[in-house]
Amino acid sequence: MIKCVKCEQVDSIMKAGYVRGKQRYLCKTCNYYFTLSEKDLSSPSAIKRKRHQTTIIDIAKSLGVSNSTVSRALHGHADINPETRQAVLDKALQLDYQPNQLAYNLVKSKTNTIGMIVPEFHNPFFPNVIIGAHEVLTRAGYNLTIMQSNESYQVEISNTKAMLANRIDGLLISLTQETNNFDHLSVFEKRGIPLVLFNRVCEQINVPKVVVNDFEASFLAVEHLIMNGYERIAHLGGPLNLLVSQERLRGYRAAMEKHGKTIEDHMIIQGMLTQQKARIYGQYLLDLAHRPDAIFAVNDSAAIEIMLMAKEKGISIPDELGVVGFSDNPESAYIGPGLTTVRQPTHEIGRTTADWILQLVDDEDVILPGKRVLKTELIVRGSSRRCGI
Amino acid sequence: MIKCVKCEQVDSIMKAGYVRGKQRYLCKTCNYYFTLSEKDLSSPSAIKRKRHQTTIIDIAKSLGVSNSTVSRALHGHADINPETRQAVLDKALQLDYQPNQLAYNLVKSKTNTIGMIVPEFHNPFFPNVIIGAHEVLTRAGYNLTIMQSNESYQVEISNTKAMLANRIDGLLISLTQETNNFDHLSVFEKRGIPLVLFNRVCEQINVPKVVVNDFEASFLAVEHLIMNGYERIAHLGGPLNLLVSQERLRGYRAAMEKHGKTIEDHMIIQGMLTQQKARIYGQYLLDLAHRPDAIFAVNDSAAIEIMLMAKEKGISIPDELGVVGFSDNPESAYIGPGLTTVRQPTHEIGRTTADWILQLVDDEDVILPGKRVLKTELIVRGSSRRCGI
DNA sequence: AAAAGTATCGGTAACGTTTGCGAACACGTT
DNA sequence: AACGTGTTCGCAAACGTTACCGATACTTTT
Repeated sequence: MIKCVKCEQVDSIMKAGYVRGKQRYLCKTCNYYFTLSEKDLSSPSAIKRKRHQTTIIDIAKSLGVSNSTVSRALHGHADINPETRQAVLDKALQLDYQPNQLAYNLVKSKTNTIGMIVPEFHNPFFPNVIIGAHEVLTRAGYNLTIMQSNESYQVEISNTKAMLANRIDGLLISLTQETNNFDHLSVFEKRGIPLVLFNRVCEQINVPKVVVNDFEASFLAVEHLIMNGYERIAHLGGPLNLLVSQERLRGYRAAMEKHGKTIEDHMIIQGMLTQQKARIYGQYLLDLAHRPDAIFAVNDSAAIEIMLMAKEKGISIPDELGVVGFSDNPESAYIGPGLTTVRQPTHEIGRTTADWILQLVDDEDVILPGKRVLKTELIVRGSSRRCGI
Repeated sequence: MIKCVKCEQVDSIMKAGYVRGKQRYLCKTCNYYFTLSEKDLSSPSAIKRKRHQTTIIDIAKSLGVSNSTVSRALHGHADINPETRQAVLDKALQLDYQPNQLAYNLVKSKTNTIGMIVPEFHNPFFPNVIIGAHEVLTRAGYNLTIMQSNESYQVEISNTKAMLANRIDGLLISLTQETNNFDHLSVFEKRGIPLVLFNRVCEQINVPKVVVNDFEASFLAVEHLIMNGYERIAHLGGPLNLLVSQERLRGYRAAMEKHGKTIEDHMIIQGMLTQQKARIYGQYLLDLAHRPDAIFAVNDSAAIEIMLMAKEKGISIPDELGVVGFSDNPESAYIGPGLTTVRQPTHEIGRTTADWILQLVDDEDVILPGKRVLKTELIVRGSSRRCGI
């Protein structure tokens, strides 16, 4: 390689034109221009041999036809003599031709790729949604590129930028809990790139959305607790800027009000339910002078955390404390007693979302945005079934 | 009527056959054949308006500089007047310029994307590996494209083809249980595209591999059972064409032999452990005339299935039956009694694999292939701890 | 005064495909 | 012959970027 004559650096050297017929270099680190004398060069061995991929042009040349003919033959277009087509196909096989999707993408302005941005990977929820979406997209011949925003608005923005730069054909996105501004999504509208929101949706932007019946699910869950004789039901909810959290809170309130239960504000806690937070909130609730006799948590990990704490404190479940979670994580079925929870149709969410984006991508006609509401299912287990009632 | 596109004559036009279903005309004066394009006929209104994305050229034009200058300015290259650079940056913002990664990819033959192919999504294992890999790759400025082979050799092949066509910079892959031929992987070597195998690796191909100490883990797991007084230990293993399965079987055998336990062949079952299969095998084992007093299963789902069946049959765990699983799924901690299992460092597997591919991608120098063996941890819970011993 | 260095910019060939339009024939029919 | 019709193929222009190879006009050093 070429070393800077001053700082001996190798990496930061760039060519900087010619001066009187001699190559001139610039070292970016010490900002020094220099040219090399004859003796400095002259090491012809270490030329980086770039691997050549066989292209359409190679096939064309070796067959003595034009590359347009090759292209059409490979794609089964009309206007090609069957013999020629066969010859091209044979030669392609022989030369181990692999089409360059990049060039294709560039000329067609299409990538056959759908992007997906999810806020986190720790709960099984999003991986399961991915399974469903992946299934549909793969069957339709689309690739799926997944990015993770890590619950950060900034990361979400940079993710959407990357998706845009990569010219994905459509985007599936579930927002972070921080996302309150939606300009980075409007860009997709402006560009005519289809967009489907799922799970973590918002009202401020007019695109297709796929959600579950959060309000109804919460309502039924809380009503179920009430039917089992619980009176003082606490709610451990998600961040209130998420629509899902609002809906679930609404459901909680509605059920409580319908059955004439008093809602005590200090028994409603909203926030990001990390494991640590769940423990803190649980501690608070269970140590309350007049503690709740049931807790409706907005995800299963939090609910399970509560159950574990209750056990530590010697509070019996479900007799002294009823617990209901949300999502039906695998562990919820196996903990003792089993955790009553709201099962979400994760695979179906993925499939529905993917189906929708495919319609938008394929059809040029604008399909009216709307909202698909999928049904959840209340899975009743031991944690909320009072034997004495 | 119809004008010749060359000489603008009207009278001397005559029809001259059809080309691809379109009327062909001949101008007799200038002896020129031509057809009419869509835009010549038909109203100019109904033209499908293709959205124009602002490009580097737009910026260059509106600033009166060359596009190479714009390119350099945008990339913070040297050799640009600060004022010019600022002007370019401003204009880019004003015109809402978004770089076209596709064109970049084409000219650089690089996509800044790492591909990952996993056999399944149903166990939390691979999603967790993805989390780790995703973290490392994102930090390094790479995208991650995920495909799923669905345990099918054919799908795996088509996946690798798609990855190749999309010119990913590197591939992370965990093989399907069907994969016995590795030609589709050799292609990557030939192309000089880095490849790292993880978890489901093979010996037939000489590339970096990331695995866990399967042999040792199995050995310790079985030894743990023996130490707890179990004598007749059955093994529920994976498909034997997977190296992991072989290794785990080896570990099982070694531990049994070391402690002088007789290995009964009919107590070793190898195969794909779907839930259904696990039930069938479990049924068989538990109904055996002289049934095993412990079972070492190669994944947690199967182990848990066994535990459930034992409960149904009234076989007490761990007194009458010890159970050990593999992977430490979330539910394993919560089932009663807790399932003793081998925890795999899933995130670390992902991180290690990603780190390795990044090295291979960035450095031109060939790094010798090798094998990284990560440590597992035996998590002892109630399912294998005999109180009476 | 010649030579060398500095600072900024432009022209243009790639990268590998697709595709619209027309050329070049080869027929059959008046 | 002249004309109508069909078949098969080639040319060349995109697609948007990058980077090599310069040019030009100063300033500084030898």
